[in-house]
This record gives sequence, structure tokens and C-alpha cells, in this order.
Amino acid sequence: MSTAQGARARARIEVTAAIKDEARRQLAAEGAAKLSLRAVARELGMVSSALYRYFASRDDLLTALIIEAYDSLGEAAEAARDAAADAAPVPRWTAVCEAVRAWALDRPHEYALIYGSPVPGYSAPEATVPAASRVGHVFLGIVRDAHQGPGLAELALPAVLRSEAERMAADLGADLPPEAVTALVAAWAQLFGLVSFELFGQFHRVVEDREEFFRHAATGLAHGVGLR
Amino acid sequence: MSTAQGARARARIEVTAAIKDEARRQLAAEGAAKLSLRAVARELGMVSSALYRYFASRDDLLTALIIEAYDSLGEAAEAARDAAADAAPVPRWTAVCEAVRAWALDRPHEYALIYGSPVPGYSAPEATVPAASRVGHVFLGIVRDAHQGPGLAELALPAVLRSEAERMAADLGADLPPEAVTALVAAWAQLFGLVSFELFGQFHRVVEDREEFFRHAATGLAHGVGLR
DNA sequence: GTCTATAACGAGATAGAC
DNA sequence: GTCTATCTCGTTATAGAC
Repeated sequence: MSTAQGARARARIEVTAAIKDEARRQLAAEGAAKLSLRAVARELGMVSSALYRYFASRDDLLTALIIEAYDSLGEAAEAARDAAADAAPVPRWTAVCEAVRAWALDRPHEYALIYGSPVPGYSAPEATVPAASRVGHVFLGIVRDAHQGPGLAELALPAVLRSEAERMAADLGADLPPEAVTALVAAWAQLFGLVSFELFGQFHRVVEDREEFFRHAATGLAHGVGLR
Repeated sequence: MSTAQGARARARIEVTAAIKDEARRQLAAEGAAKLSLRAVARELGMVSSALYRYFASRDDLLTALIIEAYDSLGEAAEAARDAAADAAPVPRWTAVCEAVRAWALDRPHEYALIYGSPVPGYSAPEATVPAASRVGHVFLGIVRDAHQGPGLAELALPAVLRSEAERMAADLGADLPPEAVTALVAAWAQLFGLVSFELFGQFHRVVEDREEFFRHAATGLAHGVGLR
């Protein structure tokens, strides 16, 4: 029985993966707004109703793709962090930034799915939150590890933001001064501004040597969060 | 005859505006990917073929909407700059940043159209470039005006980026040191990272007091380009 | 229990004849 | 410019194969 169950489970995993692969293909070709369960089923030689054994709805399929994209990016960031485990804080930070950029350049449509315009009529469920926060936590860890060093104290924080900053620090479980957490969240968002501008074409005719430019800007972000 | 021609011209302008208004409505409801000339025509009580007298194609209509969005944002940024003409460089910078954010929060779908994911199958023509560069030039002007002050010299620039930075400075017609131009382009992209994260939901459960957080981050960007 | 296939619904888009 | 016949879509109910 365990063999039969294993075979069934294996088949289920394979079909599920095939559905997501084909869905990703359509994502790249037509965009998330036009992702169609029927088209996915047709391409796989299945009937549309059969897909509902694997995903409860079109939005569920989208959610699965979103979570996988976040996880894939999170893994890439964590791998870069680990590969630079022995480096100084700033090169470790920039290594992760470059991994994020490389991932985005490699999977532009999945990047657009998670960091681009929201899909009309779709609202991401809370289930996406853990995967979405992985990249941020990689940066948080780098700053936390470097906390003993100098530099962090120089970050400013206006009085009106203090309570908000303390809440953010608590929510993130970060044993960091609120100045550092605020700077970190800002740098996190700014990093994706750099990546999005490159990927979405805003650097067209503005920045040519995008790799070097990005490296320089990422270093600036590292300094901005107090790394030295 | 001139009266008839004037009336015709006026009618043409009115119909063109009505088409764009309806298209913007659909943009908000269904997203740019599903913008359809037919649906626009139907909603206006016209027949789809009649629309082609006003826009040569769906992509042409999209281009017109994109240019208008860039221009509207550019005007908002310029107005904020002029309103803060007597302020010091940093508050002038943040005033423009806040105008950009306010514009985006007010017109999220037009913001997504120009700074969000590319529309599948659509490629923006060169005609969009002048409108797209207006916001950047506002920031460039603020930094140029403050150039005589201290601070700019402290900006670093790696040797590999020097020629790229000099080219950027020349392209932008900026009489600024290459360090400043590089920092400016980075800050420009990073600003839109902040706005996009807020607008596209990445700050959900992370940043609550978004207005104050943004104000603080925008000040940080001002310092990053050498303003004091 | 698990899966696939058939058929259908209501809504919307589309192509072409007129 | 209008109408109609024919597509697509998400989704569900149901029946039957393994």
C-alpha cells in the first residue's frame, strides 16, 4: 500500500509541478493578468476541470507561483549570504544585493509578479508573508551581525518616528537600535527601486554600465544602514 | 469656415479626452494588459472602428496615457519644487519627494502604468522619453542649485565608474561632478523603490506610519546626493 | 478515496456577414 | 454601424475509471 500511495503522491507532485511550469510560461508570455486555467490545462492535454484537483481556483495557482518566486529569491539571497560568510559586512551586503539583482535579471517575469504592479482583481493572502520576508531577513541578519561595530550610532531618527521604529524593531524580532531598523527597511525598499528601474526599462539611455552602477549603489545602501 | 473648423477641432479634442478618460477607468479596473479599444468604444457608445480616427492602435492609446501620466507627475514635481523655491536644499528635495509620493497614492493605476511591470507585448516608443525624464530633471536642478555648498565632494566614486559617470553627466547636461550625478541617479531609482513598496503592498504589516517613514527616508536620500 | 472527463452556466470578447 | 454566430473564460455539477 505504501508503494501505491507513494506512486500516487509522486504523480500528484509531478502534475502539480507541470501545472506551475506551464503557468510560469504563460506568465512570461502574456502576463499575470491573463493567466488562464483553461489555457494551462489545454497545453498540458488536460481538461480544465481536472486542474481543480490541484488548485482550488485561478487565484490559488497565482498564489502558489508568488510564494515559489519569493522562496526562490529568498534561497538565492541566503546562498549569497552564506557564500560570503567570511567577508566583511559591506561586501557581504553587496553580495546579497547582487544575488537579488541576478535573480531578477534571470527571471524578469517572476520578479514582476512579486515586485511589479499588483494583479488586477487579485489580493495576496497572508500565506505569502513568510516567503516574502525572507530576503529582508537576510539583510537584517547581516546588519545584526555587524551591530557591535561602530557606525550604527551615527544614524539619525526624528522623534516622531521613534515609536514606529521601536514597533518595527519588535515586529522583526531584531535586537537592533530603532535607528538601524528604520534605515534597514528604507534600504530594503530602495534596493528594489534600483532593480526595478533596471528591469522595467527606466535606465534606458541613462545608465549603460548597469552592473558597476548597481555595485556602487549597493555599497551606498550598505553605508546607509551603518555598515562600514 | 474658420468657425466650423474650430468646432470640429474642439469636438475632436473633446472626444479624444473622453477616450482617454474611459481608457484610464479601464486601466484602473482591469489593468493595462486588458486595455481594449473595443471596450472603450462600447462604453462611450461608439463603434470600435470609429476610435481608429483618434488613435491608430491600442498601443498608441497606451502611449498617450503613459505620456500624460509622466507629464502629470512631472508637473506635480515641478510645482512642489517651485512652491519650495525659498527653502533650503534638503526641504526642497523632500518636498518634491513627497509630491511624487502624493501623486502616486492619488493615481495608483497611472503610477503602475509608468513605474510598474511592463505591459506584455508593448514596448514604449522613444516619444515617451522627454515626459519620463521630467521628474529626474527636477531633482537634478535641486542638486545643481546647491552645488556650491559643501558635501558633494565627500561622495565617493570607484574608478571603474568614472567614465560611465562622466557620460551620464554629459547626457544629462549637468554641470556637476560625476560623483554627484551617479549618486543622483541612484537616489532617483531608490525613491521609486520607496513609493512602489508602499503602493504595491510590500510595507503591509511592516511600516505603519508610512508618511513619517517616507519623510525620513527622503531626507536620507537628500543627504545621499550631498545636500546638507 | 483520488482522479479525469463531460457538460453546462453566465459572462465577456471577437470575426464577419450584412 | 449593426447583428449574429462563435469563440474564450472561471467555475461547478455529475458520472464514471482506477
